[in-house]
Amino acid sequence: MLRLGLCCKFAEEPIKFPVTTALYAMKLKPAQRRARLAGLCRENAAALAAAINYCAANGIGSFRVNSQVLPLKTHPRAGYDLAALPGGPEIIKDFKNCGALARKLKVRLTFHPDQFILLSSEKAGVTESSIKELDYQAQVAGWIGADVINIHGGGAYGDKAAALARAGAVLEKLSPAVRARLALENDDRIYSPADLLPFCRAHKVPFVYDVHHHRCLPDALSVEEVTRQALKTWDREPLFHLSSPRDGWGGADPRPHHDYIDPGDFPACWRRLDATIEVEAKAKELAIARLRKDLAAYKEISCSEK
DNA sequence: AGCGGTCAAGTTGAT
DNA sequence: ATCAACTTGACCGCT
Repeated sequence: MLRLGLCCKFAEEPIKFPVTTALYAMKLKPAQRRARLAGLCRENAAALAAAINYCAANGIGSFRVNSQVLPLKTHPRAGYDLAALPGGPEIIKDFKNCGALARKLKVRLTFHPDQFILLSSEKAGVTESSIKELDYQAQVAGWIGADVINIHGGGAYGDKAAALARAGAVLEKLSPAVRARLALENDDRIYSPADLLPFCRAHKVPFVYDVHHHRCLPDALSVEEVTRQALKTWDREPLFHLSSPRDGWGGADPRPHHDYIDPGDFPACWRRLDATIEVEAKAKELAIARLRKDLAAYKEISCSEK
């Protein structure tokens, strides 16, 4: 079965994951600040439960949890330990209940730490804060049962092989909670599937295939070939990404995402996969609903042709 | 309620 | 030098 996944937020459905800024948080007195952060965490747990319910009720098979689900969790100055915030243990229970709900409703949960999270950095400080962030996301992933934490290869720093070697060394030092969930995705500027697949095979890291990025940054491999190789890197349900270019393939820059998915961008060889396809489209749940309809129509066409 | 300025973090390539 | 792109514009303080 193909599973379509929603990323982080909703276009129309009134489910919000509130955050705050570090400057504002630091302006508050400590007690106020702790209360504020705890309130935000609690609201995020409630929003996550609502998101899981919405997905299950609307045929959406997975949901990507945003990196700020515990706002400012690893910020150098505003960061905190959730268990030590007022009502913290209760909030942790709320997240564990999200995990039970997701299991019951069979909604897969994933994480995608943002661009600052780098295993290949030349700077020890960047690596250190990246690991801190990964540890935090893995902790929440444990509570809610998320099985993937997906990141990019990072920069090239003038030498991709050396950069990947640094990433490989850092991999060895990651906590089991992070290591068991970590996956690597091809990006649209630096690391193509051909760059990452050998690394993923060598280090037993699942490869998240983003076909849009691959089309923006092609290599010698075809979509079919990368699909085949990517599937083999997974010991659980594979995870792929799909989007369409905002201004079309003839536009100045194919990288920005469209509101919706052009069904022509959906690889034919993905049709019958047992996999999760995260839909990176700005119209969010509306884009998934339309894509599901379009794919069903395509299927009818291909069946009637036979 | 609406609006403008602002917001933790890295790296790259286009302009 | 600045900016946009990257999974996501949202938040805060002022009017």
